[in-house]
Amino acid sequence: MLSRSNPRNLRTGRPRSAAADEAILEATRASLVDLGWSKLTMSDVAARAGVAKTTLYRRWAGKNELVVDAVAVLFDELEMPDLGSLSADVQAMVLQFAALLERPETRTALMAVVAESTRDEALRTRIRDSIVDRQKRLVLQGRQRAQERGELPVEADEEAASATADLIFDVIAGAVVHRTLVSAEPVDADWAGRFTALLLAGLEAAAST
Amino acid sequence: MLSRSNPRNLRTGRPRSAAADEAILEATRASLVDLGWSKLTMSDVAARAGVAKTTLYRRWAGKNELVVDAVAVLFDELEMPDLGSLSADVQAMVLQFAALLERPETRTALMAVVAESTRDEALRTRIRDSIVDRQKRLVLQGRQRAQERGELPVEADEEAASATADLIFDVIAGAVVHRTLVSAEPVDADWAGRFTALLLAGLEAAAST
DNA sequence: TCTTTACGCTACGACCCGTAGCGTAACTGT
DNA sequence: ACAGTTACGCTACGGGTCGTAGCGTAAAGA
Repeated sequence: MLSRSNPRNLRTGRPRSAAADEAILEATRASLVDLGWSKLTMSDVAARAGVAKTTLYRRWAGKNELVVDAVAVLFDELEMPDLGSLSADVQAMVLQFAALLERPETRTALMAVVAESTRDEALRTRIRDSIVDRQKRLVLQGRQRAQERGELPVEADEEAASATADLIFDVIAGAVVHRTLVSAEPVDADWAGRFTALLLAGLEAAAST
Repeated sequence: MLSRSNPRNLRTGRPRSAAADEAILEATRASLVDLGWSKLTMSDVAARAGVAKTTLYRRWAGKNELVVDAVAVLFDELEMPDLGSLSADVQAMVLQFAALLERPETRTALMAVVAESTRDEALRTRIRDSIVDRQKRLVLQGRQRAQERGELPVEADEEAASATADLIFDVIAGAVVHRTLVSAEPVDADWAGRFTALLLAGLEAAAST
């Protein structure tokens, strides 16, 4: 990290191949699609990426970390739309997030790494930094826009505002994930609309009290 | 199934040991606590239960099915309380469900089997039958009580009512699971109260339109 | 050129998987 | 009592993955 930010890289010796990095992550996603989480092996990924198995272990501690990194970049595609109203923004965000969860790579990987993280503190922070926080930022962004539009009040209590944002985040992300992966039913425009209506009605009512 | 419901069991030969069944499921839960999902092996469960490994495979197709059955019984403990108001009922339900998710067996197993189910149709229906539907029934029960109290209107459209129930279910279960396992923060009385307030405000607003 | 690090390749012990085969145990109908 | 049927425990096995060690080679900087 430090060496990369320096104008001249202080590290000596042969540098790691950036192309191999991308090839490995790409191969990991392909393997997730073809084999799914449980049947994905390090040997298979190495073979697909055209690198030696030892190279994988030099960069990632194991399957968990590798898959988190491979899937994390997909969450960069998520962007908060600006459609003029909070309702439209939330609904679009829900559909966007659902579309990401429909992809076979994320479907099979997301729940699996979360399950692993329940017994691995380091993995949990890795997921938080590279996946969860990126989603949470969208909630904060959406709230700010709504406040600028006057759709939501600016909360005075900093702590309460943060707690509310966390609550909203868990409700939105949790509902979409549960609908998609547990109930295994599609998040279409109709569902997104009804969910958004429910959520915003609750927010308005809570704000008025 | 049929043979068991008959007054005289038509099956001949040595019957399966019911004690072994319970010992195996108990051993599975113990192994989940000690080792977690990923390090749990069939050999370990067999050793803990005091049975041969082959006996496990005679009754369950593999690790996935075994763990689902072992965890499913824990969801029988969930019961819809009757505290006099919808708000109190929902809040108690949320805390009850969260307490179940705090247990190490369910923490590590639930997300894992859901992840597996994304690529296994049979496993998905097994989870639905033995876990998900048991939770969903509580939502229907809670709604009925609220309607009897006059807290919620009786919806005329059968189909819309069912869709609403599904929505509520995904919101409640999803939010609690996400808060507990992804955000990895506790579901205490405070959070349950704020969540319930948000949900019920949304429901009332939706009902009045 | 010399040093340092990354890479590919091979080989390895350890472990788990899921099954086959066999002798024994438990229960049923005659 | 006996034969028929199914469950069980045990052993053994081929096949696969894991994660690491060791070695020679490749690619960079001093």
